Amino acid sequence: MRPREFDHDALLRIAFDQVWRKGLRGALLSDIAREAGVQRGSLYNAFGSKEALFLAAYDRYAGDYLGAVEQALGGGTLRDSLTAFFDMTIRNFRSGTPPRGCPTTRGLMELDSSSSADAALHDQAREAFAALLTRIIALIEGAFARAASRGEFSSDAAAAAWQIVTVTRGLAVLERAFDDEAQLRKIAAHTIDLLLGKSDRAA
Amino acid sequence: MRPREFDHDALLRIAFDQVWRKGLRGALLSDIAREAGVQRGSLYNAFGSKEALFLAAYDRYAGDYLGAVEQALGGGTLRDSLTAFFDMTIRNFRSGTPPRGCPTTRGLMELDSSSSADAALHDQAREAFAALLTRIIALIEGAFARAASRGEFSSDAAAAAWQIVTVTRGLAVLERAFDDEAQLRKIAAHTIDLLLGKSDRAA
DNA sequence: CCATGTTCTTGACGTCGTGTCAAATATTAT
DNA sequence: ATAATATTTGACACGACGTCAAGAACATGG
Repeated sequence: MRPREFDHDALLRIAFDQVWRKGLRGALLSDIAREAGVQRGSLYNAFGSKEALFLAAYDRYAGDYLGAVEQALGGGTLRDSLTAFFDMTIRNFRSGTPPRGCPTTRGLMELDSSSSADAALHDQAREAFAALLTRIIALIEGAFARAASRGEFSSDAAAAAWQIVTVTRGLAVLERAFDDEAQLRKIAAHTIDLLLGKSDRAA
Repeated sequence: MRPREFDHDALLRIAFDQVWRKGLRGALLSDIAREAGVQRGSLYNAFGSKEALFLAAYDRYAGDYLGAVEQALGGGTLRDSLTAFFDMTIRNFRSGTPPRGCPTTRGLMELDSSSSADAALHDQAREAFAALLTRIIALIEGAFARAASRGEFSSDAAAAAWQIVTVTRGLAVLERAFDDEAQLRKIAAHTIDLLLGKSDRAA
C-alpha cells in the first residue's frame, strides 16, 4: 500500500480552476499534472480518465456553490433573497480575469454523447449538472413557499422557481455573448419585478 | 484557375450538421471531408482553418434562423406571436435524434480565448453569435412596440425583449440538463403570462 | 490548337494531447 | 526481513489538427 504523493483535494481545485478558465476542451491534463507536480499517469491511476477527474472536481465546486445559494436565500424579505441570489450568481459568472462564466452552464453545453468514450460517465456528468440545478430550484421554491406563508407572495412557487433558474442560465449565456454586467443586472431586476410586482419595490 | 470540385454551399451544410450534432470539439474535419468527398487539405485551402469553416457554416444557419423568427413573430396578437416564437425555438432545440440543442448557445459556451489560436477569429465568432441575439431582440422588441401601439401592451418593450431572449437561452441550457420538452413549454408559457398577464389568455 | 499561369487537390509530414502499459518504487502487513 | 499491494514513472501508440511541396485541372492568350 504505497500512499499517494499528492494532495487529492488540492488536485481537484487545480483541475477545476483549469476547466473553469479554459473549458473542458482547453483544460490540459499535462498542465494540471505539471501544476500539481505529478505525472499524467498518476492522474489516470487515481481517477481513471480525464472526464472522471473533472467530474470529481465539479462535485467539489457544486457543493460550494449550493452553500452559497443557501446563504444568499437565507434571510430577509423574498425580494431581498432573490436580489442576493442573482447578485451572487452574477458575481460568480464575472469572477476572474477575464471573467470565467458559469461552469455548470458551460459544462452542460459541452456535453455530447458522441465525443465521450464512456456513455455511463457522460450520463453521470449530466446527472451532476442537473442535480445542482434541481437542488437550486428546490431552494428557491422553498424561499417562495416561505414568503407565501408570510403573505408576501401568492402565485405558483414552483413555476416561479423554474422561471428564476431559467433566467440565471440565460444570464450565463448572455454573459458570454455581450460581456456587459450592467445588462445582466438589469435583466435580473426585471425578472424580480415581473415575479413580485414592481409596486412593492424598496424605496 | 482551376474550379472547386465540391459544392461550397453543400459543404457548409454538412459542416454545420456535424457541429450541431457533435459540438465544436466533436465535429471532425476528417468526417466532414469524407462526407463531402474531398480531402481535408481542400478545406484548409478553401476556408483557412477549422474555425473559419465553422463560422461560415454558422452564418448560413443564422440567416435561416432569423428568417424563421421573423415569420413566427409575423402575424396575430402579441400573445400569438410570442407563443409561435417560443414554439419555433423549442422545436429547433428538439429537432434531430437525439435532440441537437441550440447551436448558438452551445457555440457561445464553447468559446474560450485561450484555446483559439487566432484571437481575431475568436472575436469574430463571438460577434456572430451576439449579432444573431441582438437581431432577435430587435425583432421581439418591434413586436412589443407594435402591440403597444395597438394598446395590447403598456410596459417597457426593450426590457420585455431582453427577458424573452434570456429565457430562450435558459431553455437551451435546461434542454441539455433535463431532456423534458413539456417542462420547457411550461416555462415558456409562464414567461408569456408574466409579461402579458394571465388574464387575457385565450380561452 | 497549344503554351502558360493560376488555382485547386492530393498525400505525406510534424505536432500535440490523450490513454495505456510494463517496469520501478515505496509503503504496510506478516 | 520479506512478501504483497498500490503508486509512480517514462515510453509507446493513436487520433486529429495544420502545413507543405508536388501534381492536376482549367482559363487565357498566343
